[in-house]
Amino acid sequence: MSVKKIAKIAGVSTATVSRVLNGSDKVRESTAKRVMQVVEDMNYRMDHVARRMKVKQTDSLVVGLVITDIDNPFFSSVAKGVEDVVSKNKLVTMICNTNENPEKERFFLNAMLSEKVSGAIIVPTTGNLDFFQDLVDDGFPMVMVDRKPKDLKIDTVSLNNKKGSYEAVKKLIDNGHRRIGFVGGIKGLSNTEERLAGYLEALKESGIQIKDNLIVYGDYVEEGGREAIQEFMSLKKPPTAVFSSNNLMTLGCIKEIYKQKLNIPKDIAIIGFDDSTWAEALIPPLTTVKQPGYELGVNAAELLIKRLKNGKANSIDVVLNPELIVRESCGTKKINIG
Amino acid sequence: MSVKKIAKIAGVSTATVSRVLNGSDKVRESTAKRVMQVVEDMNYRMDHVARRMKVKQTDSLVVGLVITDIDNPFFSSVAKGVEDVVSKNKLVTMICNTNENPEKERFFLNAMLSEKVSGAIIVPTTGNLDFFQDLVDDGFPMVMVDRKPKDLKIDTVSLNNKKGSYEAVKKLIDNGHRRIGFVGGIKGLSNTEERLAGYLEALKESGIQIKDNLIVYGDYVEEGGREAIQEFMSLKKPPTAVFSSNNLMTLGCIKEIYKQKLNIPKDIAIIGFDDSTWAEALIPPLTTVKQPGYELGVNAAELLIKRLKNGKANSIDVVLNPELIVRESCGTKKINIG
DNA sequence: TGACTTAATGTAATCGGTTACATTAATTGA
DNA sequence: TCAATTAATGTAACCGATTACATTAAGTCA
Repeated sequence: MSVKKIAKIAGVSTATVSRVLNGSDKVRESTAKRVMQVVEDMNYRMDHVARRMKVKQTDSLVVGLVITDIDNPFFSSVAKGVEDVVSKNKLVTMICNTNENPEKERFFLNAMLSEKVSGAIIVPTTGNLDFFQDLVDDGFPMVMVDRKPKDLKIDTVSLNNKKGSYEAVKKLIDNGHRRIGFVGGIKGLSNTEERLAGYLEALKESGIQIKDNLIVYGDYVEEGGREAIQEFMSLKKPPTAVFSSNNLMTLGCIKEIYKQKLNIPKDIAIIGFDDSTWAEALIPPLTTVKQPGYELGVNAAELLIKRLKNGKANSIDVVLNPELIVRESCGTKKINIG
Repeated sequence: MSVKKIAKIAGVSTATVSRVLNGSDKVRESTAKRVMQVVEDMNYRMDHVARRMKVKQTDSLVVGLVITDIDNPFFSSVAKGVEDVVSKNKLVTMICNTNENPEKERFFLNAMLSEKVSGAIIVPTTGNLDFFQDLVDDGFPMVMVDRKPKDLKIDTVSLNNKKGSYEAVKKLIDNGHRRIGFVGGIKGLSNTEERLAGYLEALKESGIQIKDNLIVYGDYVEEGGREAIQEFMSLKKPPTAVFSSNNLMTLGCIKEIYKQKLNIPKDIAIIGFDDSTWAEALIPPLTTVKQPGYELGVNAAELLIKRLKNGKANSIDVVLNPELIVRESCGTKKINIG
């Protein structure tokens, strides 16, 4: 069914049909009704794709969202936040999953551009930063979320990661720990660096010496957490507490700790990054730095939609604050451990 | 940048540019190189949207995925499965989230059709079944996943829910339980009904009388699980075991059980539906019916892609089998409880 | 070399809409 | 009632690609 056919059946011109469909121009009441009747009868559905060819100012209905791991609850809550805002604006979200692979990321972005999405929200890998900057400079609306690559003039929505990890580590120190292991994510990502920075600052502030063998990277995956604990426990002086910088690695840590028959928090205290719905169902309930994933998504989507409407302007950085949710896995205050 | 401009700059016709771009027809080596050079220099990116207007047999790069709760790990693993297969086929996935709202569902489907997605995978609500059938009859490729509405001639990929819940309940019975609470999902959905059926069959088979007050519906949300436990515990003869038919409700159950200072499995045994990455980190580790969410997604996507290539054929139902992952939350064999 | 075949390229219609401009119908006013 | 004005509708070009068909250039062979 096309406008042409509708026009023929209704006995009017394509222009009239188009006018009726868009409701803008003046059409006689009776004509409009007749056309609408045909539209209904024929079950006509407009081809937005064709429409957009002509109407350039009308953007596509689609907003892109590129994330790195849809299966990670943190990102799925980001996605939900984005989706809620986007659909509230009568748009739809096209989600792609990169698995931290820059090539997939680039492929997806190109596909989205080919498909003429109106803008994109992206959790960037480290691989395509120049490409992104070019796109934005070309006028493609884009917002980065969770990660904040340096030296880019692109809107970002991120968390104050340093503050989050600082507070977590501070808490452990306050509870008497002085050998604290740090399980980092993917090297080179802003959030990894920032979380490390918070850890270092907390230690430094308390005059605790930084030991390289207490700093381990687990690539943000569960297995990485397991390995980190194995590594820590094989030290002659293992840490008495661990700060793990994302939820999957934390889960890996906990499982490994159980496996080694160690007690939380007596043998080893733990604080994780990312609060999850199951964190309080663990025994002992897990102390976490709560990242407002949903809000990150909401903010990113709102920023993007603002950009879609207002076009260019200087780039903006939105920084949300984390919250330390204290539960029992980090132990309680005491003096002189280990 | 358009084909026209490229043609002008390269000093050839649009037809030649198109031929070079598509690599199909014969173009002189030297001409092709010259055109490609301009394409590179000008940073030209083809407008697939325009292309599709003409090339009808070439489907869009986009496959739609409509799920009901992107934030539920089960669905996000389904999404991941779909996404992996789709992107392996050099396509992209457009995900929409309905929150179980049929109106949003319909809106999204229409948007996808307008955007000319090549087909869709959907976790259907109960609200738009006729609409779906119409679409499929009109030749729109569609696969339903997780839920299997009756009387539709549409491909489905689902779980043998009845078997899953039968085995879980059977396990509880084998362990000596005779008062077993059932926490159901959303009434009217096929999976809810099937899970109930498995529960009923297991009881019947063991000659256990079915009690209506041990059957409660929690709408697949965490709060529903909490309320179910509250309701059960307020009975004069509370159940000694609970089977909860999805992960969120299970989490709610567990939290409420802890809150009431009850012991799992001594005071109350529990088996959940959906295995989650955190299930084995709970204490005691949670016995679950493992739904292969990822595989459901993979199968759905493969089925859809087959449809995209081969067109119409009789509809197919793929049924995957669940697996009971026995951990400690369901207790162990003993005789004559309660 | 020139007639004929084949390879390379160009021209213009087309997909399904929108819209500037042209045209026709209805309304107004004296 | 009829010219002038305005409202309603129609005609045709256009968006950015593809492609059937037409045309021109390059080979081939006697």
